[in-house]
Amino acid sequence: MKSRITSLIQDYLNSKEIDEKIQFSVEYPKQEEFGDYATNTAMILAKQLKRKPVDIAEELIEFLKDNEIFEKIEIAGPGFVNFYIKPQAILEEIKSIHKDHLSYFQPMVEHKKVQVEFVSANPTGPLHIGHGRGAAIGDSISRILKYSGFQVEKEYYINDAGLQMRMLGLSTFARYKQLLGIDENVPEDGYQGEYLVDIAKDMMVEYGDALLNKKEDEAISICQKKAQDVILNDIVKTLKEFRIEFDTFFKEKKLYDSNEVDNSIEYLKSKGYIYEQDGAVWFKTTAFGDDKDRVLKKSNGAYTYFASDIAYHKNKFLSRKFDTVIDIWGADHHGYVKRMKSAIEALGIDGGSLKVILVQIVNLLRGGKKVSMSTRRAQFIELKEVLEEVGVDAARFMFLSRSVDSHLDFDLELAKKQTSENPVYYAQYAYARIKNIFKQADCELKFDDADLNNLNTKEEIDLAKAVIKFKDFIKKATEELEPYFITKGVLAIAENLHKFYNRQKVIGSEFEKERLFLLDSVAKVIKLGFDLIGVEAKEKM
RNA sequence: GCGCCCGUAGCUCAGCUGGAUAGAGCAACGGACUUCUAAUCCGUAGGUCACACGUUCGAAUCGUGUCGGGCGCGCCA
Repeated sequence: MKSRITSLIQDYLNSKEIDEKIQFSVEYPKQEEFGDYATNTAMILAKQLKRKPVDIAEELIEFLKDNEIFEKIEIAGPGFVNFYIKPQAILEEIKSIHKDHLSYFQPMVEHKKVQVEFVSANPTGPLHIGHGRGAAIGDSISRILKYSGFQVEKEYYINDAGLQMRMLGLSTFARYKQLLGIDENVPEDGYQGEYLVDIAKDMMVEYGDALLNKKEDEAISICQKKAQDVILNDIVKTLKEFRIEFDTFFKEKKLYDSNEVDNSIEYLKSKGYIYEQDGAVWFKTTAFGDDKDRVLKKSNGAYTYFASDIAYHKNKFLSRKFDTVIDIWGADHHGYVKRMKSAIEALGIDGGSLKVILVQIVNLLRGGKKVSMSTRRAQFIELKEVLEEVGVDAARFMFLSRSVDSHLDFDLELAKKQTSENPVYYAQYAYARIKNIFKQADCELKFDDADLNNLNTKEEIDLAKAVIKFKDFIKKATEELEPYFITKGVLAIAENLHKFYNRQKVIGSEFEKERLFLLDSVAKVIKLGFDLIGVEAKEKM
C-alpha cells in the first residue's frame, strides 16, 4: 500500500518532468486524524521549484484524487498531503494476504549469499546470558534474511588454537590432579568454574591416574581436547533448546593446518601492507584509517588472533564466496571493527560487504535488582538456567524487544510473570484467542462467498491496517538487520486484535464468515512474525 | 589522552536520512467479567527530549562545545 502511494507520487513527478532524485517520503502520520499515509513531497519540492508548498500540494492532489484507493486527500500543516484510504482498498489487501501471505510480506531485495556468524563463544565454559542475546539476534536475523529470499548460512567460529584453550587444558589438568589428592591450584588466570571438576571426574573414569604417567604436555593436551569437546557439546545442546542450530562450525585450527594464515600474510605482503619491526610482523592498517598498525606475528613467533581472523574472513569471502558477511559481536569488541574492515579492504573486498553488529550488554535483574556477574570467578548466570527459569519464548522475546545497540535490562522475575507486564504473553494470547474462536466456530473454513465489504467497523478496519503495516516492519527489520521491528509489529497487531475482540463478536454475529476470514489472515501474519523471531505460536494458553 | 555507544514521562525504551500538538509498554489512579479465555479492554494523569550555542522557514533529530553514564584503546585473548 505504501509502495503503491510512493509510485503514484513518482508518477506525478515524472509527469512534471522533475529531477528523479527528489527524496520525498511516505510516512504514517503520528495522529490518526491525519489520515492513513502522509507525504512531505510538496515541502521538498518547494525548495527546488521555489514555489509555495501549498500550491504544489494542491497540484499533487489534483493529479491523484481520482485514484480509486483514496477516500480523500487533504493538505495539512505546512504542506503535508494526507491520504485517507478507502476501506474497500484495505480489505482488498487483506484478500491478497489471505491468499498468499508469505509472498505478500516479502521485501524486494537482491537475493545474495550471506553468512551470519554468531555466538562463536570459545568452548571454555557454558554460555551465559550475554551470549543468549547475541544468539537470539543472530538467529532471528538469519530467519528474517532467509524469509526475504537470501541464501543464508549460520556459522559458529571456534577459537581452538590460542592460549585460552591451552589454559582450559591446564585448568582441567589441575582439577584432575586435585581429584587424585595432589596439592595443585587452578592457575590464577585459568578457569575456576565448577564445571571443570565434573569434566575431571570423567577423565578419572576414563583414564584413572594414567595421565600422571604421561608427559605433562601430552596430558594437558588430552585434558584440553576432552574439556573442549564436552563444553562444546553442552553449548550446542543449550543452543538447541534455544531453537538455534548452526549450519557450520568452523575451527580456527583448520586455518593453521591449511596454511591459510601464512598465505593471507603472504598475500598482504605482496600488496605491500606488511613490514617487519622489532622482530614482529606488522600489518599497515593505518593505510585504511586505523589508529595504528597491528601485529600479526609476535617476536616470539606466535600469531595474534588478528592474523587468524584475517585468514578466516579471507576464507569467508574469497574461498566460500559469500557476498555479505554479518558478524555479531559483543559491544566490547567495537575497537576491533576498524581493524577487521581494514583487513577486508586490503584483501580487495568492499568494506561494506562485512557488516559487524555490535550487541550491547545485558543487565540481568531479579525483581528490579541487579544480579552481579563476574566472569572471572565464574559467577555468571548461565543461559541454560535462564531458559529453564523463564522459558524459551519469554527469553527470545525479551532479547529481541529492544534495538540491538541499546542496553537491555533483562528481569528474570518479569520474564516469568504471566501478566500484562510481560509482552510475550500479550502477543501469544492474541494468537490463542483467534485459534480458540476457530475451534469453537466449528466451520469448514470456506470463505469463497465472504463479502469483505461487510467489514466496516473501526475495529475491523484498524486491525486490517495493522496487518498491512506489518510489511513495513519486515522491510525495516531486513534493511536495518534489527529483529526488534518484528517484535514491535507483532505487538501492534496483537493490540488491535485485543481491541477488536473486546468490542466485536465473531461467532453468531451477522458477518461471522467475513470476520473469520479477517481473523484467519491475522493469525497467519502473527504466526509469520513469531516464526521470524523464533517464538512459538501457541494455539492455547 | 584518543575513539565508539548513550542521555527523551517515575521505570524500560521508540522516534534521529530535519517537518504537524514528542509516542509506546510498565508502574500509579478510576472504570468494564451471567461474554468467542479479563493473560484483555476503556479512561485519567504524567515531559525544560541532559545543558548551551549554531545551521534552517522549521531541530528530540544536523553541527560545535560542556556535563553525566557505559565501553574500548597492548608484540592481550
